[in-house]
Amino acid sequence: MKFELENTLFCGQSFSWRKCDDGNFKAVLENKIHCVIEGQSEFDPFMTHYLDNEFDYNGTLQEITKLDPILNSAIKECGEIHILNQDLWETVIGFMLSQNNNIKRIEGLYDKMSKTFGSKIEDGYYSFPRPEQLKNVTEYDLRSLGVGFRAPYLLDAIKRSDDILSVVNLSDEKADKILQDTKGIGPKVSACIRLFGLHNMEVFPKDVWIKRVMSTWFPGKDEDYFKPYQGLSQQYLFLYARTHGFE
DNA sequence: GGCCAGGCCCCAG
DNA sequence: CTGGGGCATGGC
Repeated sequence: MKFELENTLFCGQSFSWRKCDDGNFKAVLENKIHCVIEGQSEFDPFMTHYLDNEFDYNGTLQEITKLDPILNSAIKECGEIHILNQDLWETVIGFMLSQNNNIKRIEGLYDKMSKTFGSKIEDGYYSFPRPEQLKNVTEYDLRSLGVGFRAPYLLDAIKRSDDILSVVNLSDEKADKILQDTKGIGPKVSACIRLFGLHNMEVFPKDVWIKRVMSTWFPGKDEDYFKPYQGLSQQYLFLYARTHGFE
């Protein structure tokens, strides 16, 4: 199966990437501009790990294909997509911004936060701000960017950033609790952070799309049906439902 | 121009 | 513990 770079970067797990007019995909990660393009097969060490290219997706997807016919269709249509190894802090804030929001606007807010509080790499490219860079930010500053009712949530996350970043060393259950102790992080946002920021591949985030997917395509079933491939299954169903629609 | 968006908080029962 | 209103903002 062929790796689908664009589907991987734009399937809703990351808010860092932009498609440029020349067809390249660009993002600022680790204070560096990264540029990749569809069809590319060689990546530098950072991107190789970021794209999770060391994992055997081919074998895993063959297993999932056998699990269920709808997943089989989703995998056929979407191709080989990977779960990224993203920075935890960027994932935390990204998915806090995501609640009751749409992806276009999440990306816009993500860019505004980078431009306003991050470090300039070169013209038009800014790193996403680290917790230290957000230390003195006020609720007014955040509301001015357009984050709306999420402003106090972000402030709480900034205040608790040390605890939040410490969850990399904790068990899944403890990580989930500490994340949800933050204002504005509930079950779904925590699940997204754990899947996309901690690479907990057995988490199954349930947003409005996945709830629709479950009630229409998998009535009576729950996430255990997809064991032990909950994370990947969820991402295929999310992308498939959004692009293909419900029939 | 109203509906909706990768939900969560808060408060009633 | 479960259900539903309210929430800022702007894309469509």
